[in-house]
Amino acid sequence: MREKLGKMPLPIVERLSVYLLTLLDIKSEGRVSVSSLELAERNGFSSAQVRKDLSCFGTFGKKGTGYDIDLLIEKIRGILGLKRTWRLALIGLGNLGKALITHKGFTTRAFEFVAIFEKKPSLVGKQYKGIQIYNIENLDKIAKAKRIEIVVLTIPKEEVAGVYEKVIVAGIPAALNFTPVRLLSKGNTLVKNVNFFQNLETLTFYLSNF
Amino acid sequence: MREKLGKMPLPIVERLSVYLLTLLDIKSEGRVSVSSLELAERNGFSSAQVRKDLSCFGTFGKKGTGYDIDLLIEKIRGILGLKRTWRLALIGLGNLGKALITHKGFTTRAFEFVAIFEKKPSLVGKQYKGIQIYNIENLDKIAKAKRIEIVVLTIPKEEVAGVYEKVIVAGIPAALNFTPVRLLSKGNTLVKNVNFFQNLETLTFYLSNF
DNA sequence: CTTTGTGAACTTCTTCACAGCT
DNA sequence: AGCTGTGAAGAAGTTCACAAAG
Repeated sequence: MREKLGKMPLPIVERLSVYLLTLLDIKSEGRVSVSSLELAERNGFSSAQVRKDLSCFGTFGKKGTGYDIDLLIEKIRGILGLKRTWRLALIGLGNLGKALITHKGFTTRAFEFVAIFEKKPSLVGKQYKGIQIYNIENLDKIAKAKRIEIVVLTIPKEEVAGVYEKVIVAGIPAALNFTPVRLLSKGNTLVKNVNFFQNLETLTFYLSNF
Repeated sequence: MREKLGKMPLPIVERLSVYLLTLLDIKSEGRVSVSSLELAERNGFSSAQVRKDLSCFGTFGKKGTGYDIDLLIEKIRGILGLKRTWRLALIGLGNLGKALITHKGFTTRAFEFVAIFEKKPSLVGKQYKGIQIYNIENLDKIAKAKRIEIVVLTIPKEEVAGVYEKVIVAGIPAALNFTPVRLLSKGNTLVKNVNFFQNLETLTFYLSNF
């Protein structure tokens, strides 16, 4: 069993998230155990990969039987830090921001929006879906008061640099970046970039070259 | 120089997309050439990586000077298949679907929505932002008539399996999947999964383990 | 002097294959 | 017999380091 969780390779962590989704799915079918082979085939991995990934965190399986679904769900939720609710703030209440705020997935999972930041003066001081809208200039103060852990960036290209600087100064632990500007982790802020166009372009690359 | 574009590793293709964005950015600053080192540092890669990636597709640089920005932009656009417009269809006109349809990035890039499919009978036959809304039952017929190349899936969990089956039967070349159900490429359809929660969960994993 | 392009070295990730438990 | 956990082997991806070119 591998140590040093903080240095765990990203591919393994990403697959853990996939396993969790699959386990919840299988559980909803009323099943109680599952083999590494099934977990693998449902997701296009190899069974050895599934076993090796899980073995990084402990020995959860039973030889001859496979993995107890409830147990494994709880273990993975623990590993991924999903046994508590995470406090998010949306920065940028455009169409995408609104879609994310109203997305059911956040609430049914372990994520809760506790604040919205928006530049447009007419929105500041109001609420959207019951969440208070603040001026981005107060990010530092509000982040501390509201104990914001992750900011979700859905602002236009032009505003990204300035806003990211404020996020770093505020010392917010993490950012999920939906803008088309790629950000690098800096200071104490861990960044994850989500780029639709990059995804589309990998598709057009492979479509073009077959 | 490496051959077999269709077998090019995904990480390289993804970085190409990043280089393109960076080049457009640098170009907008009025510059005409750039070194592999700068391209690397702006994105958190190594300069050797940049050079090796680009060398898979040809020799575009000038020793001592670096890369001509305009030339490299055109080369990468060519490699990624972005010299023409791609015909997209949205399946599922919920909040996320609407946000994507109105997202400026699609039109300013090489992507165009030519159809919308929606289950809700009250919407079928109408238009949204000038794009015709169709019944999903007609996917096969409309896909052919409209020459749809990529479908963007923004439907609820429950509908994914059924809709994906129709996409495969229609032989649509690619799907960008925003649903929480992971899909595997099948038939002639290439799938790219986009999962916000997976991204959030990688953040919570690292936040939890430091 | 600067910077590319690229084999060789290295590191990381994945699969193989099998001992060992149920 | 069925399936896990894992060391060893193999594949893939990254960096090193330097000859060659402007």
